[in-house]
Amino acid sequence: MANISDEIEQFILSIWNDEEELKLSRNDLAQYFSVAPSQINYVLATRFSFDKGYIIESKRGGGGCITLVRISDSKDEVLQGIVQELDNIEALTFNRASNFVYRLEREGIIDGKEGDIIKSAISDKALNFPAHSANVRKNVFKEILIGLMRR
Amino acid sequence: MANISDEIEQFILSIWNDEEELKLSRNDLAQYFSVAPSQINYVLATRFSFDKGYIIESKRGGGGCITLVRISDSKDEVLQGIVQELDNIEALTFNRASNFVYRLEREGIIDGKEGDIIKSAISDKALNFPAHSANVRKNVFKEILIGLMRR
DNA sequence: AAAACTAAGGTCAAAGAAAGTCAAACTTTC
DNA sequence: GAAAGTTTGACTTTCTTTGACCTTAGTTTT
Repeated sequence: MANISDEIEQFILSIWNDEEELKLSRNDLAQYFSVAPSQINYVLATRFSFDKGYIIESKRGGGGCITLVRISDSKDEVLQGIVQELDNIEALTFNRASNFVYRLEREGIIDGKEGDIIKSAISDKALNFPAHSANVRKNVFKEILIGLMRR
Repeated sequence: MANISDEIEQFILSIWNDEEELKLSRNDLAQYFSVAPSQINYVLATRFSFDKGYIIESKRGGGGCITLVRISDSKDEVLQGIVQELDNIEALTFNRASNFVYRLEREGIIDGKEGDIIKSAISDKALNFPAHSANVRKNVFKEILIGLMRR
């Protein structure tokens, strides 16, 4: 473990107890390890990526900070499965998306109202740029799923 | 919550019971938190905006004060009001959309999970076409609202 | 009654305090 | 020696805080 990125990763893991979330100060961390602040971004991007089971949120400005969230894999197998599916395609039709939504409802991950919100969000009408919409739809749907993992 | 603006916001909410209105003294508040009086304006402008469902009234001079009013419209009025607002603008920033979502939550039209779904749907990340995204965002959000009217 | 004084609140721009991006340089690994 | 991974720094964006100056409304003085 010669490189600092690994050390920072270990440090973060060591101070992170069982809580779902961990709040970090990018500047403090960088100073603590005497590295450029942007190195913290590198560590987060490579060690705490979504694929590795984390969600990264942040706020800028005075009092800003970075929040790391652990995705608990137990209840999120379905969500992860669909996200993976989305990663394997370039575009997503409304029809196929609706099937996913139906499945989420059946599995009890969302209720009818939530399903309706999602279907509105990715409807052809909402994404009224025919050219790109199937692509945008994929991203919108994926972000919704990722957001749902936080709950 | 390291920044004072958030603390002031929480303080205001904590002293504001079920009344429709709350009267504040800008100077007293500023002194209580040891900040510049204009910071109170900042807190009000960012945390108690019209988009979030508040009206700010004030009176200057001797005995002057600031009055905060919670707008309490019916569900349909709130939704239609926002839709109308959307029709009047070409683009919608994530920030402004979040304020609308905040209001929908406060009025009990949606709950926290539903709010999160909406915010995911219209996040910059979801709409990852910088060029058109603010426009698409408006449409996505509008469709969600229209969908909500059906319930 | 007009003028001067005092006591509010308003505006706006600059400074400060975070975090983000991206590409170049450096290091390791294969 | 090329590819992959790491480190650094310059520049950007977002949000907050401060302060100098402005406006308005009562109150007192002349």
